[in-house]
Amino acid sequence: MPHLIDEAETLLHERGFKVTPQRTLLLQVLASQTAYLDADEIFRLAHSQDASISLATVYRTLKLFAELDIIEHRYVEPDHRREVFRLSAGPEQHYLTCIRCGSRTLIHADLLNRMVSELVRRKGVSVTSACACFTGYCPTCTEELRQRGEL
Amino acid sequence: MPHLIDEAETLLHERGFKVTPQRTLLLQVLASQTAYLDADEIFRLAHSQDASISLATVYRTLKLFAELDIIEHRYVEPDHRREVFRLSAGPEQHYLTCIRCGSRTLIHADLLNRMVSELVRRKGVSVTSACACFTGYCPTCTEELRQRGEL
DNA sequence: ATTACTGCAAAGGCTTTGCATTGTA
DNA sequence: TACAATGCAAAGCCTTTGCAGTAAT
Repeated sequence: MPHLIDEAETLLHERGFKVTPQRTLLLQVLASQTAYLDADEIFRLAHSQDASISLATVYRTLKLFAELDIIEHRYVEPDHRREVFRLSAGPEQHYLTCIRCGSRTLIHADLLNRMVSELVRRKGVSVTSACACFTGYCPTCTEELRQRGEL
Repeated sequence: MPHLIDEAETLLHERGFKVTPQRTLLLQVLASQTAYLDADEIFRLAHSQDASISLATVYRTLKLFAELDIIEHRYVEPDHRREVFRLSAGPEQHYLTCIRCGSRTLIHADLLNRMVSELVRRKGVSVTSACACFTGYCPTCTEELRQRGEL
């Protein structure tokens, strides 16, 4: 999505930040993926294009992008070891991680959104971001375990 | 809840683990709180009772307790910096953390449970644990910001 | 010409681990 | 008496930061 890259660069410029080759590269890397990537994955993808980029720059740039709402940053793994990032485009994605096979099942946004709406209505709060990570068994493993009577 | 402590100690014994003074102390500390505590808070509470206990033991014991389902371990802070722990008793608690005043608003379990039920029904998955951390504004801050037209 | 940005390396914060010692069963 | 559990200190992992040099505007 070159469109998102342009928008982001314009935003950087407007806010007085410089549009450096590193920032452009990181935007390209982010735009090339739809999944959430962790800092190291982003670093490696960027590094394969420009071996001089440093991990520190990746972290600093991701932090800046997050502050400017250019990217979302969340935790999706059950152990929450590392943060993951994705260009802000479309609804946030939430997953159930299978503790048997490790697969991730995408949870449709409307389920969470409905919950958030009700939360807002009932409690009078406002929600700017939601991090929901579910752990359990994916459909396949659930089915298998059920047939074996282990669930 | 001395009852829970006894149960936990029996479980340790049954599974071939030793019931040490440190483990008993940590059970007491956990039983004395209803909120989620991080490892350091637990260490400090334990340390005030027995200055010889080490942080390493706290971490090792918490890990063991979690494996035995004696405690829940989750992340509740928006930055997910540290894990928090609580005796397994009653439904998991989820919070919205206010980015203005830092307060935590408890989210009733039924809201999340309903979402999980629908998730299970729609996707055919099974859910063993859910980590939901919401970030936004608490009821008070939401109200204030609304009156100022800033929301 | 400014002043922000970068790379490097070191440090920070939380958690885990190796090892010799202690103590439960 | 065995062998698990502990305390200590060091290491691990992810992330942040100080600093001197570099480059965008």
